Amino acid sequence: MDNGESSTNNSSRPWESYNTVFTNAKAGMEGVDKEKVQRIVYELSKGSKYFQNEERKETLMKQKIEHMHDRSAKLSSSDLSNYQKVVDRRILELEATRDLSRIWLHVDMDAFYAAVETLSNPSLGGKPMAVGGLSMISTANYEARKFGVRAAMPGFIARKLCPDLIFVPVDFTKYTHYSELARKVFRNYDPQFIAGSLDEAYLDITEVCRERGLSGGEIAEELRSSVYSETGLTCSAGVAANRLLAKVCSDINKPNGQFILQNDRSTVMTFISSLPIRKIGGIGKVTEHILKDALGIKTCEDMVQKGSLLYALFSQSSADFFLSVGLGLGETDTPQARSRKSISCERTFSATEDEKLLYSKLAEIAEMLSDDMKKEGLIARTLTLKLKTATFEIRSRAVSLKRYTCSSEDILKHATKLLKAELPVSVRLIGLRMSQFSDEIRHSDPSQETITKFIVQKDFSRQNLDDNKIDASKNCLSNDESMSLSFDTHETSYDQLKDVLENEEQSQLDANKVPPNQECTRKEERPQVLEGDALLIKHKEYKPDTSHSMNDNSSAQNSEPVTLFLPIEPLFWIDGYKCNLCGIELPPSFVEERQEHSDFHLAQRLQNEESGSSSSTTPTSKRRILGKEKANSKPKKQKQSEKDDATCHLVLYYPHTISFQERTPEEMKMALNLIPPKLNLSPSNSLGEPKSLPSMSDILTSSRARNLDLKIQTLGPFFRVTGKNADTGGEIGRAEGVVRPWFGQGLVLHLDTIRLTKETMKMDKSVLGVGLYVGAVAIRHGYDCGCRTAQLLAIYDSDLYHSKLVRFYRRIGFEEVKEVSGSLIGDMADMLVWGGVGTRMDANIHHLLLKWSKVFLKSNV
DNA sequence: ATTTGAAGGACCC
DNA sequence: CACCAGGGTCCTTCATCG
Repeated sequence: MDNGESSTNNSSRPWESYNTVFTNAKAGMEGVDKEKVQRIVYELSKGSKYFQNEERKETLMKQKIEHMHDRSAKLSSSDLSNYQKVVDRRILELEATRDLSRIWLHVDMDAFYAAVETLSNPSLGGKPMAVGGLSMISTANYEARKFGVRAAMPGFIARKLCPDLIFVPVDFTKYTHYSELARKVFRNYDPQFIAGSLDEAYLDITEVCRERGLSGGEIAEELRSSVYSETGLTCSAGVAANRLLAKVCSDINKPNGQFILQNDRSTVMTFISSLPIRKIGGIGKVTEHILKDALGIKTCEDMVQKGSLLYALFSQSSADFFLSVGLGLGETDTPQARSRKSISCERTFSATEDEKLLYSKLAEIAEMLSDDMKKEGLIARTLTLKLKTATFEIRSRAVSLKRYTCSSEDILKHATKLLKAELPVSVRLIGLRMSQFSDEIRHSDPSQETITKFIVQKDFSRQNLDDNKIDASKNCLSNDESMSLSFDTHETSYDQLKDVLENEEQSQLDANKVPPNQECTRKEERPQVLEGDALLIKHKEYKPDTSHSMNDNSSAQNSEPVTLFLPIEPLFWIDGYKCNLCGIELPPSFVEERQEHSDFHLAQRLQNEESGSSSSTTPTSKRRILGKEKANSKPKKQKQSEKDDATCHLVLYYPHTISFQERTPEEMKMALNLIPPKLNLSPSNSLGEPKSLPSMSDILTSSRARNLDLKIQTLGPFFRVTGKNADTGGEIGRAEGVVRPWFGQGLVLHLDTIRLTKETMKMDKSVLGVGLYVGAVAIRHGYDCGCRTAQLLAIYDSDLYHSKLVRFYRRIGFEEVKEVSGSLIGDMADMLVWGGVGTRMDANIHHLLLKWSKVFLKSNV
């Protein structure tokens, strides 16, 4: 709040309090009549919508500063001393990472765009000139800067400041060309240099310096003159131990100069001590003000002095950043080349409320964006609409699509929906952005057939496969193709099935949709689709789970499910009530108890089998160490649950129970033909492991060989798998569950019950055999629904039984996720859903199927 | 408890 | 006369749940 003198005479000289970016002294601004500039900028700005918005932002910032100030004032001295301990520890840790062995050079072309324009039109030389339009200037040459003209200044203001200013439109192809020339030079010094933008780069010149026995300064000189001779353009350079410092240094003797900061801790600290924080990349106007006005931090050195405040008031990562700045630390390694994360297109126009006009603008932008994506060969699944209202308020609205796309139709369709929801509104800018690119396309490795490519080729019968760039018009996945529901062709890909599903949904939407250029008459809102069927439709894009690729080897190796499920001495009840294995007596009416008992033997068997092989995966060891050091004292308590039938609760959530729809194995098979036969979803297909997963028909065929009659029924998201004795028709096992979205994981297969009836005992196959088949059908069903994960609850009944059960499921391929103990509030939901306490366990469906593939594929024979 | 998506901002050139 | 871009990245916060 120490605004000092300027705030006192606000009324007489109001422009002084109007802080624009142009006020900041940057290179080339020496000798500028700053007050005059500021006054002109103010005069031209005041009262405008833009200005009002700036004022609004200003007050917001003031509030933020005040809030921060208050918070800092409230800190007790014991708080501060605690945070000081954190700071001290952090300083030691950060200091330990200090690496003074590298020499980084930051090059920055001088007034790049302007310089290039002058190069291609020498008559511009010596005259004030700006690249950009009347609305916005990208770069001004140094002659123009003398007038106070600078980048990011609107053209009309610049013209006021410098009436003779020459405007040159931007021409990126030209700049790209010269940029490339300069980069060729950079490559000679560091083949892996990091391109910051067209006009700047970071070079690790450690090796060159060493090899040629030259200092950083000498290399910088040479590089700059080399750039000049290759391009005719001047540049400035900064040399320092890390990139952050190098960047600061390159600005010091701009233009056409350089500054070298010795790789020596005390030199660095001296340099940093007086450095205004604003010079640091990443600290902009807002942060500067907050730090300065609320905390009194002006120089980088202050960051260390007031470290405890920083850690008390900012997030860990921010505080870490600030502190490391204060210590003069920065990145010293060369990171992996980063690929772009989004692509966007936006246009400003005179604000309008005209919906028809807005829709047509939107269509243009969608088209442009689509074209750009096609040029780049990108497909993405998150679409963000950006609006700037007439009052300069920025809004963004995003949707994640079910499929990757780059087609303008898809983009426009969804963008229109987003825009429609905002109307009526007066808008001056519309932008569209696509993000969440498909990995398959992005790190496209021509030698590897990726799923996306597969689909792309399949859908549109491509010819030039070796073309790395995806040709737009044909290759892009479109949701709009009118697909018929023909299941007759084997060519139909799984994704096309989803197309069909989506189109069903889409056509519903379309019924509600009002064509952009028509009067909006139909106002009825789309009903929230929460019914089960919608859940099935709304599954995510289907792609290999790369995040688990690590597990693949292990799961492939220790997959001997065959032995696991081979019948060993089956359990049965002597005389109907006595266990043949241990002699315990349980009357036939004790169904549950008998079930548990047989499970017990099962688990025991497994334990014996397992005794040799140690389980290689310890789920908890994968935990990432997070900053939070909350001791999760989770009482692993029992508390017998009131064994509710979980299904009842679920029915409460989905009350539209009518009747189960029967799906015969034949129908299942038919659906399965939709899956491309060769499509291998395994992330590690390099290994010579089974190439295909057991299909539903594999499982069914295999089960029939075992005299098992399997059936799956579905009702919306619910499913029930029943296994019957093919001869007697008696039910011997069933699995029930639901396919539903789970937070952050798309759809999951929720396995509710797996129950084997006493009929099982009379079969000559082991309990496990039946259980496996019933389970496999359920898992496969989940797979077909697009689930990636299966979840179940290993019910807690008794210590012994529970641990065996957990071990059993783990052996199959499930991993413990959490304990549902009933002692935490959060467990209520789980208990309701699962109907008890126990251990929640998850499994990757793909891995399960992969693991089981041998069993079913073999027994097919 | 963990992860994700959405919205909004700050910042850079 | 009025007129303040467009392409990105990264961060934080919040919601959420059957």
